[in-house]
Amino acid sequence: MKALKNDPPTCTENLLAMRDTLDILGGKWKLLILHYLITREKEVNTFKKIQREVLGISAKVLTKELKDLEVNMLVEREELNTKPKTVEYRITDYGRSSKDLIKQLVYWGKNHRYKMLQSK
Amino acid sequence: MKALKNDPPTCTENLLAMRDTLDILGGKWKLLILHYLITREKEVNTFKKIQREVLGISAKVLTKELKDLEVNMLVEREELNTKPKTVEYRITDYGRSSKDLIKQLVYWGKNHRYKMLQSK
DNA sequence: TTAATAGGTTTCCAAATGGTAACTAGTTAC
DNA sequence: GTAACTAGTTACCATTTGGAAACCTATTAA
Repeated sequence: MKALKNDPPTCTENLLAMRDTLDILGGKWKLLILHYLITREKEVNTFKKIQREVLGISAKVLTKELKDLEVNMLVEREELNTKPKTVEYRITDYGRSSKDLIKQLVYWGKNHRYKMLQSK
Repeated sequence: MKALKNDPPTCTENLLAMRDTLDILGGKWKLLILHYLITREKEVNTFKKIQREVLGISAKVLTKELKDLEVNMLVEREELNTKPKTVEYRITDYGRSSKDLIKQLVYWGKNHRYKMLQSK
């Protein structure tokens, strides 16, 4: 018996992979934060700066999201020797691997808006 | 004053586009259902069939997700003339536009698993 | 001494999400 | 008549998620 192109095992494997991605990058904020850190790579992005510029995020949620991203090696945290103490968050090489995904999300969203305008 | 490549307005626009995408396709089930309907395009996918094969989804949640997908024109619903009545759900042309996004999600998830195995 | 800034933590609360199980309605097979 | 199948709906409940506001520690400036 030869496996078909999209037989159940492959399909399940794909579904599990998608679930992994959604678990790690899903939710309201993570991809927005990654997008922010990627586009502002050349700046020093401190906790307060991120909180000010990723509109609407609270300190509590930002703390949690950054910790999650750090655990998954998508973001690096460094305490700087400043007074008052500041902490810099940087995208990692690995974090940059989400670029294509983010590009697709942005593209799809813009296209969807366009599509919805047309279909009225 | 010339705009930079990733100036704040563009950045916000991208963020909003991403939010739109996540609103429509985000959550635990929608992309899994779309993936299922895309890979099984040549079969007749009824409510019960989908419920059996998208593992773990309940009738209540499946009903809601399919309705949402229908409203956004990603899925088509058709009541067939069978006894007992069956209902077929099909991916639309527009629904197929999520293919690249899904591909990225699958790819990223598989890559992530590989990466995590390596870094131990 | 008081206020302000940075980077959080903690508490309390509300809404969204999702799950189980029971139930409905129409139809058919036994 | 009774059970089974399809396609849901409904009620109830638990978990997750996220938000607001107060609080904490350290440091500096007025």
